[in-house]
Amino acid sequence: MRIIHVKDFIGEEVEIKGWLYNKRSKGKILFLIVRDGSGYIQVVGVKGESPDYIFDIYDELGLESSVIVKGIVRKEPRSIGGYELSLTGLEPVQIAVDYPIQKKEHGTAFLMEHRHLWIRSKKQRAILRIRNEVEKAIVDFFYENDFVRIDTPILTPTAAEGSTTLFSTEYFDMGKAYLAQTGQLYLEAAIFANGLVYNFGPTFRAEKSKTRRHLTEFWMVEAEEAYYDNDDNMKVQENFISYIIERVIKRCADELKILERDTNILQSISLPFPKITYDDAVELLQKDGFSTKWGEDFGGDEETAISKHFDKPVFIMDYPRKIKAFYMKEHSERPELVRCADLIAPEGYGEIIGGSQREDDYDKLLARMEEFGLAIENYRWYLDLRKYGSVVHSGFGLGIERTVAWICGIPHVREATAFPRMLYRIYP
RNA sequence: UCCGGCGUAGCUCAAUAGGUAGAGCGGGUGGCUGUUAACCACUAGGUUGGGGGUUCGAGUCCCUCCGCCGGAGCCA
Repeated sequence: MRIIHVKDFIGEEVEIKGWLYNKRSKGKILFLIVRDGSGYIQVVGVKGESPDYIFDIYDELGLESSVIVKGIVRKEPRSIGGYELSLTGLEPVQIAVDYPIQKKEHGTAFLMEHRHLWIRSKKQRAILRIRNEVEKAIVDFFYENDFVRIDTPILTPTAAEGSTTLFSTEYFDMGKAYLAQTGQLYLEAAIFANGLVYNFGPTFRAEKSKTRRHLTEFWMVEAEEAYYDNDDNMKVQENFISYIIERVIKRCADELKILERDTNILQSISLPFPKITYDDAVELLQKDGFSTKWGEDFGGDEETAISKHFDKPVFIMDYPRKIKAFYMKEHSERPELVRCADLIAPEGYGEIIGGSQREDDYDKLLARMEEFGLAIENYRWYLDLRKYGSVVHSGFGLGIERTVAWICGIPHVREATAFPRMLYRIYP
């Protein structure tokens, strides 16, 4: 019997297999809060009514001991969850002694050091369940919209985007291999077979970033669409985000409540999302008192400032080509720009999607790669795609942890994954 | 890598101006028939992150190393 189903068995004796979440005793009456992953239930023992041996082992039962309890189900408004068990039997499976995480506040350093235990807590469990729902929604959205999932490689021979620092490893006697920072280039190959494709998996950045928005290992979902220009691409993105949000609101109401998330903000997210150009964004920032100059990329503070002008995610389109990746499509009217869009989440959560139309012209792409100083011989296969049936195409990548952090309303991406990998932290 | 902050009991924190290191929680002991991070009483618990220096005297001031936190750059 799982706790979530107890409400259907009022008056009957049930058996719960779980862990001791909390306990209190008041002389001749004792309260055990037991959790089993599906919920929490209070179990009450009364001297004279419950077996005596339970009162003998009560003191031994440390928090988080694994226990199998039996009791009669009662409706009880005073109890957590509204139902309660009158204790008839208790079998300790393994007695936990001195569980490190107490029913009080702890610092993040201590909690991260005990992350393997911390994930048992209510809030952490709620976050990870929302992540589970987000991941399911992602897969469903693409399946329903005829995208084919292509699992792109994690070991790659070269840096895809050139600029960022990558983790490397020895690859037999073939020199170094790198942990993928994106599967995009491989997805571009796959659209010529399937039209619409996506991937979903871990990506790695060896950047020494130390902020609330960065992990060294994070999950990303990337989509790539043949015959879609950047406007078509943005439509997919807003439908995608909206689909995820709706799903979480519908299926994770309890979890959002545990996190004390203000769901009004999430609920008000409707289509279409506002779209501004990079030019507009610079102007907006200058009006806000930033010293941002045209041609510079935006920092975290600037993204936050822009997002505060809107109550929905906002697209910033058409950045200067100099601050964007080599594969982005040159703007047809203004060659100093590229056809791209970043999606900035509301409430200061920063960029959650980076997307663009890709350069589909062989000569322009080659010139761009040379300009970026890329080793062309590593990209022969990628250039081939512009020789054999090249088409207009676009794609985007969404960071899972940032999205989950935003939906949950938590301040740091490290809590949006079970075992975060960060600069200076790889334990546990 | 750079800038800033922090490091005191198992945990969260306090210690006026440089002058005998404390509290709450947790642990232990006892009490309590409806608790909600239960409560009450008693109790144990410390090389103040490491090293060096200034001083009659350093948790407090200085130097250095280590660890952690936040931010920048870069990005999702």
